[in-house]
Amino acid sequence: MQTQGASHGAPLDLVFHALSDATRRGMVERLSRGPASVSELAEPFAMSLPAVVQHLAVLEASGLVRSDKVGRVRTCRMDERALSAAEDWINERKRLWAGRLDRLGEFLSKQDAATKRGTRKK
Amino acid sequence: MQTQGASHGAPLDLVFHALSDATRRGMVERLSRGPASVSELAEPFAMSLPAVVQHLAVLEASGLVRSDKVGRVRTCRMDERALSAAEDWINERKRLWAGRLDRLGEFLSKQDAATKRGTRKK
DNA sequence: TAATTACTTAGGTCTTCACTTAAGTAATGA
DNA sequence: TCATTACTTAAGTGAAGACCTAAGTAATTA
Repeated sequence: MQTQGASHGAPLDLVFHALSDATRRGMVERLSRGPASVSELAEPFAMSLPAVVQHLAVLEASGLVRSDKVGRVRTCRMDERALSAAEDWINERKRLWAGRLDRLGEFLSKQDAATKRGTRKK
Repeated sequence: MQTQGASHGAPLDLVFHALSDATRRGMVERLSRGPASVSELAEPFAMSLPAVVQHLAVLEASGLVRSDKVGRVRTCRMDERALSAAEDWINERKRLWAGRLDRLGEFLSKQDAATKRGTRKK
């Protein structure tokens, strides 16, 4: 239906959805300072461990975070590529928006004409 | 609890949530090329008009889009500031992630020690 | 003035989300 | 070996999302 253009697997839907929750953004903030275990990640939040692990699953599904387990400890780290994919999409929109001025004059004359018809009835 | 830092009212939750849906991103793509009416915005999607208007409401709540009505036509336009707020947050995480190397050596020695204990039992 | 157009409003449904508690299980430490 | 620690799994709940149809309303056009 629509072009997706995800750079390497994780669609933008998942990345933006992952970032739409403050808890998950908090986790990304923490991980952007360096890797952490699940318990370390959970510590700042007043929430059950399973809840934190569910957030983590969302982050992993989006590609923002990866993790592996050594012994009984799962260590999580950020993968900045998913973040870049989101940023790239945003930048492309801003770039097009910056070029929109080409069409602004055209739009304004339409608006003006419409307004005139609306207020003065020709 | 967490610092929000939204530039002018719309929290990042709303911006990222708005961008997490392909239909809404499609609308933003369209609007980044210039303003459009509700019907113009709805045209590419196989969806009822009310559904489109609900997506629009989400976009407006996030600050990504503004609209005003002249006569019976509502014209929508993008507000790039909300997009910049999202981009800023992403950039800050990437910046910190880039600086994380300071802590990498430290982390690796911990990992190494843990692995040794795990596989060889001291 | 009557039809058409461009939305709006008001329900309703089915799914996904963000949690919870209660049990697990598998590694470690004493 | 036995308790602890560090998660995991399972099941459930209440709220939010993403649609829909049907029925307005207000502005234009014929």
